[in-house]
Amino acid sequence: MQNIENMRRQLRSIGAIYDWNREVITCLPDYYEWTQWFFLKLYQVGLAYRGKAPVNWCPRCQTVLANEQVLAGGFCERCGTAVIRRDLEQWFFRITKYADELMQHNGIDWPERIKIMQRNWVGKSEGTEISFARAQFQDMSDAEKLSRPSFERLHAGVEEKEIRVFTTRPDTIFGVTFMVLAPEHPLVVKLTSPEKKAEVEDYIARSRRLSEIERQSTEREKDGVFIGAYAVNRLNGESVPIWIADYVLMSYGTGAVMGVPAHDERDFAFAKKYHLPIKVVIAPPWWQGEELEAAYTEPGTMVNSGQFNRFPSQQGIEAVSDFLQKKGWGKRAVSYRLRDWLISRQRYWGAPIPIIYCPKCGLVPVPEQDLPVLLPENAEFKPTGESPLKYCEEFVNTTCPRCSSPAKRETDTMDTFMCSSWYFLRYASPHCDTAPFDANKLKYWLPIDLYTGGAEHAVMHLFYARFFIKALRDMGLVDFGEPFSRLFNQGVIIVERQKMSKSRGNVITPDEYVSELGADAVRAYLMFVAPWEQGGEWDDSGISGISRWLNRVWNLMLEPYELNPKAVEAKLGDEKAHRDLLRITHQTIRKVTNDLEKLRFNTMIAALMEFTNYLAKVKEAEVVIDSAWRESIDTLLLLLAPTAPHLAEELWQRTGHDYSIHNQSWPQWDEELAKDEEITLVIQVNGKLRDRITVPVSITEAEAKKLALESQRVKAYLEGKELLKTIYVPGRLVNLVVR
RNA sequence: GCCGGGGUGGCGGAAUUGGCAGACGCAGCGGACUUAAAAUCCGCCGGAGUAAUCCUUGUGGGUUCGAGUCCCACCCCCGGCACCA
Repeated sequence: MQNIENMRRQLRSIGAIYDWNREVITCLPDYYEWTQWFFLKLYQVGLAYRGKAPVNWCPRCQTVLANEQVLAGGFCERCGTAVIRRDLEQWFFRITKYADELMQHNGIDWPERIKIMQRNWVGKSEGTEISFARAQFQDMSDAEKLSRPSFERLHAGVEEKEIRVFTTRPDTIFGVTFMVLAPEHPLVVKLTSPEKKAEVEDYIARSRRLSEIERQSTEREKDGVFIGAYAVNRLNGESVPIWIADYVLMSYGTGAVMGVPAHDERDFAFAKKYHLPIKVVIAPPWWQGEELEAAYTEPGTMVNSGQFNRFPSQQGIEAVSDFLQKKGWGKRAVSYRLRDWLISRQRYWGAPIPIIYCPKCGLVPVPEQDLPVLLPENAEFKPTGESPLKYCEEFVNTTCPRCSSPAKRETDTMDTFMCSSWYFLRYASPHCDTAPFDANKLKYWLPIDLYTGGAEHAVMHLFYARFFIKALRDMGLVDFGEPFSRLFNQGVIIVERQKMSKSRGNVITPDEYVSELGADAVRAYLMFVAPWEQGGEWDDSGISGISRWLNRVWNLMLEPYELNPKAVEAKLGDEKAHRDLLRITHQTIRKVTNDLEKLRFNTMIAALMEFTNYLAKVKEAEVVIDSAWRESIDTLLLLLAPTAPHLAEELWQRTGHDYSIHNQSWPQWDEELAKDEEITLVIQVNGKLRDRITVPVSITEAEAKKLALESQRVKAYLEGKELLKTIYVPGRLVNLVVR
């Protein structure tokens, strides 16, 4: 709560404007009650389920983590400790049900790279699932084969008569010379021959001991063990040995692959190591029948493939799949890299999962009217490796809502990303106490027009929130499927080669800068140093420039403007000064408005600085009448208000206006007034700049060319040359091509 | 390895998307004011050259009247994914 207070103070100190009435605090019961309510809704429609799976466990945080929260190389997102794999019974959200939709970003304006990251994270690949017969079951009838359950059922009721693999390259099936199962594959135990049993068990034990980082390292040499059994490639009747190897992942596809060493790099390395045959079935364009030095993974022409010889790979993939499908030996299938979202946490912080375990009724959801399930105040934090809730008797012990017999509460809490998956809905009606949100208010406010946040949330918060909203939409709770219509990533500030962040403790607080130079200077400097989406190394050396600029603005407005009487006499007939001032004012409004909409704050401020410098010259010249002057400085203040709200407000009042500048409407520009009267026309000879001339915008092509040829500087370059061509770009240049 | 995004003065960065490279600012240099300093103001500020002029957007090629911008090859930096069959 102190953190929150400190953040509030800092946000206020830099002049950030929020409607504090709408503040929500996700760790308080009046919020997490509704997080739990959503959990129950997801449970009701089967999107929340409890299951046993190998999960990521952080030994330091003493909790499990979702895949998205494990950093590259297998480190905990919060504390950086290497995670390990554990088989645990945990709660999941069925995010995979939305895999296809999460890859689409229809009708939303998001940075391309975020969309790509999300698509890659889902990792859809279309291929074919192929059944290999076990050697002694190859006589199975077609009818029997067709009735086989698909691979979802494979893991539950182990089938011994076949081995299913997933491949994106069915065109290489005649090149299969071995099979590889993941060590955890349920068939391994059943298939292993008695004489290989010890060796196989030893290998399984060894791969279990490996940390996830070691196991997933691509550097490591692939190894494996022959299990003493064979599988039959139904297309050519060949028997191939079955191996286990930990480069095959149980969690992807069917947990088994066909080994095609000639056309897969991993299989190639494996075959070389264990002297397994390498059979070329896709001919590279240059191929003369020689042995391959490395796996050929590109498309080619099918050879040694029976009836499919001479098919190009692409066609072969289709033809082989069709054939397998017709025979009942396989079917087209889609695999995703994405796994279900593991939401259980063994931390105290987080909303308790509202589930009760009753010895009679089994798993019972907490009835809605009993929410919230409160976190106990008196939980003890012990280094036991288990949630503190587990030892909190008064929390754990309860009665079954159905049969009233003594029962136990679930002690896992929810991933905090669950809280952040819907907080923006709560903003629409933050005090609603009968529902998570008021549906009418939601209609008005949502979806969010512009969401800014860091790119590091691409496959975490931003991904979860999209899933969450889609699930709510399908339950009829909201009428839109995308939470954030436009997404903008602000850059990350780097300090001492590390990202500035709370967890790294290298945060440079705005406080000292604010007290020294003022909030406006700090804000403006952050906007000015770099493109907003870029971030960069923190460097305060340029902040003085901003400070000086704001001081110039101050002096410009407060030192009285006086029209020089002599200048009036001499120049009042000179309307040009006024037209110029008006034009530049309107050009500045246009530039600042457009930049602001695109969140290009750095160039917006550059434009404001240029305008300030120009106004200083105007003031020096003392030739424009007072009303024109006033109008221009008012415009500058209005344009400056979002950047330097305090200064703009102060000057607004000191220049005789009423409170508040922040309630004024944004200045509009007039395209006519913003039009240039004169332009600089560039004159090139053979594409090289030779002269510039100032001409009226209305100049015709003929006039421009005439002026170009008359230029003294240009004439020297045309001497004795033949003019071949003249290029005229209106408003830009004349290019004389000579030889 | 694969997929993104980049490489522009001493520095942060501009450049209407193929048309004046270096806007705006920092740092630096020179000057004014001042007893002096700070602050402020004025001027200069990519490189070479006395100059005219030439060179210059990671490197090398190409397309074009014209390339920082488009195409091909390569080098380097950052981010993401990584035994995903």
